Amino acid sequence: MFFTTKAEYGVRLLIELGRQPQDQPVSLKAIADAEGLPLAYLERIVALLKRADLVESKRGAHGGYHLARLPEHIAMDEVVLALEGSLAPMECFVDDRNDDGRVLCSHHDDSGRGCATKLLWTRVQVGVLKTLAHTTLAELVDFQTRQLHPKTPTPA
Amino acid sequence: MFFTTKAEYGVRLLIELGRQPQDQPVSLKAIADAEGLPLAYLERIVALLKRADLVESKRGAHGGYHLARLPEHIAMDEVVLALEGSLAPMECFVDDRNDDGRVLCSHHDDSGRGCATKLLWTRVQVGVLKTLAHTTLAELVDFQTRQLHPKTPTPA
DNA sequence: CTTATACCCACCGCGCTGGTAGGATTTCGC
DNA sequence: GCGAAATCCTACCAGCGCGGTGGGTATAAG
Repeated sequence: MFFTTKAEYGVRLLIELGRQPQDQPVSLKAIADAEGLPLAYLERIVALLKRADLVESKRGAHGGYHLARLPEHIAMDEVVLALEGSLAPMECFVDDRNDDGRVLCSHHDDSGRGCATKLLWTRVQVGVLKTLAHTTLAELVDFQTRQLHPKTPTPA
Repeated sequence: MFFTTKAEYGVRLLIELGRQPQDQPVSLKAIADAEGLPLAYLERIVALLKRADLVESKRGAHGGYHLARLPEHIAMDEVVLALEGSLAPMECFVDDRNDDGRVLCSHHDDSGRGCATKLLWTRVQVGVLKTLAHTTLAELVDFQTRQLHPKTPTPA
């Protein structure tokens, strides 16, 4: 299994926020009900998103969460990275994180012995990060909206 | 973590086989010693590779394993699939395997609710499979050989 | 002051991963 | 034929991370 439910639930949470008007906050309870997810667990997940400056919160009654930016400017690499902690394809890839979320193999002084697989895992990791980076939240919101109301056929 | 050590050890095992002359079998003991891996665990891993027709075995004294094909004709998608069982990015992707190793989301009748993430995970999965399919064992063997003997600089 | 919410932390069962143990079976060299 | 070297098979086990729960505090609206 690639990703845990943290990523799944977190992305669904963001989609839910993206479908709402941005001016007033949405409570976690509302999201949990709408998506059928456990509220207490969502709390911990949304905390990750907040720490990564992807959502903002308003406390107290009638409080809740809203996106920190427009859905068009939220790319999935940032989201998944925030939720999963890192995207290391293998144990030996230690969290020596670069600017683009890439993570490196710690066996660099092994003279290659024992880590010739490095080439393979690195290729996979970079591929995944690219795929994620090219998918925005706006796209996913749009995708779901079209699935629920299939009136307007996909415009290319 | 993307992949488990099964994939790591399995690929290293195949690389080790690819570095040897193909005419006589190599014992697991030799591979375990060369790579510093637990022999008993390797046994279970090589069984997966054999079941997938990636290696062939010869029993008895002076027996061992050898590749079932040339390294150029062993692509990593087949290898990782054999070792990890499947490449589902998320729980809901059930093992309804296609010819190309793709796996589908089981939430197809959810009217989209709860699985708008399907688009995202499918993109990632297809990307990973493509990356793996485009990497052959021969490439990895070559990579390791060049790391150990950096005389011949990379041609191109 | 009450209520609705965000926020925080400690706990817990389960399954899977990585690894071990022991034995059965096949084949080569002598 | 005997023993050694190897594949093969099955059961077992500890540790850990995931998914989930509970309880409690702080904050803001009415």
